[in-house]
Amino acid sequence: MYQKLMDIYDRMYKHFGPRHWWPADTPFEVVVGAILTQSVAWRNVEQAIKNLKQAGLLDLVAIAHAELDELARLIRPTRYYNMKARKLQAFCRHVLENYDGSLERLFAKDLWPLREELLGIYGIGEETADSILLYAAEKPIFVVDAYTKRIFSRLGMVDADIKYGQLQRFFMDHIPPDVMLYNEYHAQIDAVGNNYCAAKKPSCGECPLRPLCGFASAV
DNA sequence: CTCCTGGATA
DNA sequence: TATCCCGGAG
Repeated sequence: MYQKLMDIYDRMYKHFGPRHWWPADTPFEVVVGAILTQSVAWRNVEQAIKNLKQAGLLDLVAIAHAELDELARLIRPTRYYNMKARKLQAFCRHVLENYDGSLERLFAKDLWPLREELLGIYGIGEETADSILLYAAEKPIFVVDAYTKRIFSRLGMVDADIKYGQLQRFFMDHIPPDVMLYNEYHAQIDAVGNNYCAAKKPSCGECPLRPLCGFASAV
């Protein structure tokens, strides 16, 4: 299975090249982006982060003490801005109160205890937690998302209604825990999902995984 | 399951 | 106008 998963990886990488994920200047910016991108296109997140930066609010302590209305106004492009303002503040206050505002101290924890702690913070579910763990804390955990499930179920490798944890275990059982590899693998999956493997009208003709995909053959 | 509730694209 | 986008809480 390792060979097959790496064959898929190689085909994607040759097609798209390096994706340079996560697009952020600092680990804290990764966290902010991970929360803001929930169910929203990344281009909307870029505008919101720009707004926060200009307002001097792309900062853990500043967000912890900010007014929710002001936060919401700045992140408006990311939709669900009232909920996300609460989520950003919940994370920042957690780190401020328990780690003296230091992300490094939070990230010093071991992978799985840290994951459980992140999941306990309001607004952080499995995908957001794993994105923070891999792309900000640089822990070797495989990030799974809707694209991953759709692509690998269409490839015929997993069940269409597989749960998040099961799909994550599928990858981590077969691919050695390497931060750089997990980083690039998920980024490549996103590129396939974003450009070709759409839910309704997939563009199978140009997909680098077409030769391996039973779904593409049927389209 | 519903709610949350912007912006680019075609 | 319809659709989709790097989900999570209640």
